[in-house]
Amino acid sequence: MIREQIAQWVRQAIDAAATAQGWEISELPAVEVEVPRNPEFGDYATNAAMALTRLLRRNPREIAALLRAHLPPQTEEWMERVEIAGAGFLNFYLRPGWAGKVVRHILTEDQRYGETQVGAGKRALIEFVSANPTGPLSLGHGRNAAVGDTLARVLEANGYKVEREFYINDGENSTQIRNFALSVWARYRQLKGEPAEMPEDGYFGEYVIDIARWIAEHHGESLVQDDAEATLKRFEQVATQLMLEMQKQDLQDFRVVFDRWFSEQSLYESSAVQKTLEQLKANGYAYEAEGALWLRSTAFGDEKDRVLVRANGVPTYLAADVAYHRDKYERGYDMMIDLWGADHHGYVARMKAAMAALGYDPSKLHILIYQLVNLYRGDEVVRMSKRAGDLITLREVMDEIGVDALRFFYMLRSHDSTLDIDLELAKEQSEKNPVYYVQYAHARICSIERTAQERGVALPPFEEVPLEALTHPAEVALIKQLADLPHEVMLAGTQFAPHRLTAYALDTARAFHSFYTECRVLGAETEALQAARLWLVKATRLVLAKTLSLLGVSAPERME
RNA sequence: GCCCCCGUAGCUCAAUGGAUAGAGCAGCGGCCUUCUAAGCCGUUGGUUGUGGGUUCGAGUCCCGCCGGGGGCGCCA
Repeated sequence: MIREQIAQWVRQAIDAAATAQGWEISELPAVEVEVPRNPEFGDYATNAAMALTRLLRRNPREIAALLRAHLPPQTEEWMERVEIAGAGFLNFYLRPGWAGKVVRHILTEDQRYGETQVGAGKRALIEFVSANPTGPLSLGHGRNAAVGDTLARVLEANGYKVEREFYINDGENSTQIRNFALSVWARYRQLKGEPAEMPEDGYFGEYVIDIARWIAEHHGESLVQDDAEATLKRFEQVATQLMLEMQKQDLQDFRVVFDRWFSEQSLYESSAVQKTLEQLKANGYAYEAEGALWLRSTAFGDEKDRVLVRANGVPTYLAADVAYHRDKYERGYDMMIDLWGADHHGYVARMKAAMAALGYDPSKLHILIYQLVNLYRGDEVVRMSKRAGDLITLREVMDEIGVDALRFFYMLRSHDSTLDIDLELAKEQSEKNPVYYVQYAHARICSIERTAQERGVALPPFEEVPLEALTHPAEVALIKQLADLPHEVMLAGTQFAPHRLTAYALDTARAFHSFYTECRVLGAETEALQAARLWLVKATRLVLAKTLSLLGVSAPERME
């Protein structure tokens, strides 16, 4: 919050100085306020003067001096002094007592503390997971779910109205769905002792046999028709429905709830696919060649043109997906996000090209690519089963290490880095395990508050408590950390970097543990200090609980 | 061959183009009569893969190499 305040003052100073000096600033440079590595350089610093050098062609230190002279008067309420240093930094030195103001602000905001307004009044759509209904969700889908849901929560905290959507790949002419249905049917017949061959590109996972068995138990022979195609259709419907229900359950248990389940098949039934293809033709970006219908995606930078309708007349996945995204654009969101696995990255250019071909602004569509997840047990890689197709499922890992640990581990790295998860570490109850480290800080706070209550410690309202008494270095360091939450939430949202929150949570927990060791809360030197620290502890709890809730991780009141 | 991600301490990773590149783990040495030791404090550890370039300033941006991973279908 202080950061944003300073940034605002600096922007005002730039305006004021520009008016006084007759500067013409076409585009205001982004004002960056940072905490200098070296405390000698103040509590906060900005490079605004340096950023203006290129524009104004003047010595940055001169600019810095002018900016300092034009800082609004309120600055003095917070700042002891503002210095010009180095190449043209403005260094801000806070007045003693600022820390108390921060704590008071947090307590006033209460559970809303950390939220921002950067997305206020805007609607965002995030489409994620969108797995094929041909099997259980994998460990990779779990990463998608964790990143997508956390990003959704973060965007909500930034004021966006967010909708979470799952695109069901249930197109009935999908090759993969057909192979899946053929596989289930083959397994079913094998269970009956009939000779049946699995298809070449079939699904050989163990779970397919489970599905066949389930069908035998629940439907008996009732799905088998005289006509083979009709039988296949019945198996397809039952099996994909079963997988979809399983995926929904897994996601729900993983604390991911979607607002909408969008069916690919519905795009055919509403003739949205047809209309989309016609519009592409009308716009001159779809043409026939070699018996197929092609998207002229090269017109928008793609490497080659892409097939929309195969020579056999069946539309490709792309055709439906373009129709789907057209539907999204027509719904009028301010921002749309897709979260795709690394194996789909080649698809980005053609989707953006398709949107441009339809006349939409491709920059509203943000396609995030996440990288692979490797699973370890200690030093050993957990391999997939020898039987092709048996992936490690989200369910298995979630059941083994728990939702809290798994969600936290998923968010430990940027989505565009490959991620290693060590099951042993995730289950370990020690300082090595980052989840427990953070949760323990929260539990410790709750323990202090419980003890205070048991002992009947009187705690006046925070308005009446001298929070300015919080001046111990450990207290100040903690408060500075707490002050950063809104900034972190903003960055996590605007940079699509929700993993920043785990780092922030760890830093906050560290600052608290350090404070805990150095400063006694109950039984502090004076009653006033004890009260101030109790309020600081509460502010810390609010911040940790908020951060964890954005991550979808629980904040336990005790860990014993 | 083309595209994407990655390359920073022994290991796993941070660092919106800013000041002396930081954490955790591992290693070493300390701290529990007290509100939870699932904690804290100290300490060792670096030619940011490599060669150029851009500029007041590059781990960060651009180009070329090297290495690791992934992807390049009228599959999804």
